[in-house]
Amino acid sequence: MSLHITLPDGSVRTFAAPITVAQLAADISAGLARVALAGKVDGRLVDTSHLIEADASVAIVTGHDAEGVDVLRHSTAHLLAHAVKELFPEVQVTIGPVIDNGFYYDFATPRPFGPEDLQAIEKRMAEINKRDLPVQREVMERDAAVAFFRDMGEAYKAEIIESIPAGEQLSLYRQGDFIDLCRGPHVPSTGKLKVFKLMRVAGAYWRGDSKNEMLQRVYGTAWAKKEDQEAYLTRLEEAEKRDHRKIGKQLDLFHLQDDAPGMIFWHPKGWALWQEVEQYMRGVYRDNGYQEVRCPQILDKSLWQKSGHWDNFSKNMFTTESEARDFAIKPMNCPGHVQIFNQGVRSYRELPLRYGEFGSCHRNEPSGALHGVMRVRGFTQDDGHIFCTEDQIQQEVSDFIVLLKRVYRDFGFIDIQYKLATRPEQRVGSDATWDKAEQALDQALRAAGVDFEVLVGEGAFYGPKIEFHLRDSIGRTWQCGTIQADFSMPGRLDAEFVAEDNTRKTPVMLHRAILGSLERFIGILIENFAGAFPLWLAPTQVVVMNISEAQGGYATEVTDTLKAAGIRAEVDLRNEKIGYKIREHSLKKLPYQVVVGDKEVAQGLVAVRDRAGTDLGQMPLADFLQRLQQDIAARSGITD
RNA sequence: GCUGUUGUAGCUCAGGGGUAGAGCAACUGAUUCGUAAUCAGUAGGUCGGAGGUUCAAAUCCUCUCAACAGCACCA
Repeated sequence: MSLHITLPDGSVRTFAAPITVAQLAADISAGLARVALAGKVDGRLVDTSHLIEADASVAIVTGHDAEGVDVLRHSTAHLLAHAVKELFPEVQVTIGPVIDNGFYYDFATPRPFGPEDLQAIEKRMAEINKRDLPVQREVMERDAAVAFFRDMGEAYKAEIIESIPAGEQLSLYRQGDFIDLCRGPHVPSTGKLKVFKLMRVAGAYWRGDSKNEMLQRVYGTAWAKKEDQEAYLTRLEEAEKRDHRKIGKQLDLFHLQDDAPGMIFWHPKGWALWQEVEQYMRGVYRDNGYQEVRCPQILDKSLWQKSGHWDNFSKNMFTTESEARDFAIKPMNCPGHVQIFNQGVRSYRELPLRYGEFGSCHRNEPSGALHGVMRVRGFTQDDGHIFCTEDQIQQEVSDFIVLLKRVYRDFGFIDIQYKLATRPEQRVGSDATWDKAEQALDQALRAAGVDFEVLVGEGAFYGPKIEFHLRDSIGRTWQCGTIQADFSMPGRLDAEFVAEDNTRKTPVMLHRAILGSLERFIGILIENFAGAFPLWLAPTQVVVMNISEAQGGYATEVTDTLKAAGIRAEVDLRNEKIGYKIREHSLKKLPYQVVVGDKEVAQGLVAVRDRAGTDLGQMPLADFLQRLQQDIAARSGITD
């Protein structure tokens, strides 16, 4: 017989007998054989020990390939489990998958791992790496595998295998004394696993269910090259520097304290930023056919029972009582908007009717969920509700998508991902209604000409939703905007309008938000810009500094002129050297710094320095002001 | 909520049974200065909170609150 193997470059090699991937690699070059981690046979990822018995296209997978790095990570997870079993034989293994940038492995341990354990485990992993143990694949029947792992005292592993259909062949991987059930493929030997680092330990529920016992999850990262790992760790450090909690403190934007967990104290500078965002969004409401409204913070419990929220979320609602009446602090704005809609008799001629609110909401989020300003208990939504007919849905959704893109662009975000979340198992409303609602959203997305992903079963209990995710300057994505079609709540809350044929009909309600929570969106802005906000958002836009006391009057005059023109300007007359003041305001990331000394006073000019440290030279104040105003009008400066 | 870690001056952190520390910030004085830190001095803390052990607790123990990481949750 003869075997023909096609390589990725199109060349064909012929062999007299079946060969393994490793042998093929060696046949190509000794260097390739050394770095081979796995093979890809007709598109299927296999071990280097895999025997190629028929003609095929084969690629040798190395650390240069993304798939090769995944194999490394997967094998490093096994290396971790191997080290843990050597150090702590009483620990049971469970699963160890690859994740972005690394892997984790969940263990059932009699006592939790601490940081010292992590160090010891990492050290043992390095030792096993040095032993360069061959990693061997074995095959076993399902039932035999269950018995095998039960005998070893690995109850979790046995349970996983039991959930696999009977009669199937399972693969196991053995390295030294360690053996684990795994689909593979894996690297040929532990010697290949050189670049890794254990990152942290944390609890994680068995099978992801909070009713189950908690396991110990060890997270790690692994790479083909040391430089790649170092670059990754540097990236993490860079992201940490942008942490909005840190920058919020540095720039004196807000704080949180024990007395009000999950609720924010906005300081003057943070509130200036907030107001800029809110006023901008108020203009968006105004210019796009929304009427701004304001509803009560506290509403009778019975209203929440009627809307269905009490059944679904009562444990997450803050409540209060007065004179034997039970109230709930509003967790969302929609029932309030329906009450406004319900005042008087509505005609079809009024639809679509759009209400917008900067709705202050409170939700009693679980303590473990709180995170800076990103996940809080008291927050404000740019929340709008559109009351319309079924026929109007698609147009409204299409218009909304256009509007949302424009808003995001003004804030400097141009990369947006779209997702359509469809009916969940737990839902209200008939299938016919859901068909209609999902179809309307689907068509609106197609009409907008955007690519979108479908998230099956992720919709809200009352309707499907489109989620809008934006990508920030360091590549992270955040879900902010949403639009949801609701055929159910208007009926529950007795909303109706008089149709053309003079019958009473129930309107459809579209729930929509562009920023989502203002708190969270501002947190995203802080991290996106690392605190160096575009001029229009900067809490302080300009600081004017005198060089010595003699120019104090002139500096104040310049500042007052800027303030009168609507610029957020401050004057710094402190008796400090100019270098000291410049350093301080640079650390505060102010967009512009103005220096005035005797020369500027004499000629009636200002000397301007921008955030990048560039000296823009002297100019008349009017020119500087014009520059500021242009810059502000351009917002984030993105045009298309 | 669950598991683990942490909580000391406004901020960043040291101290781990025996008189509470540093740097920066603040305040006072001197300096009046040209583009990222002038000098000197002063003040600042029931060591998250409550109990306990001890002659003695920031330090050891128990409970509790909060933060951090992950999990679960997210209308």
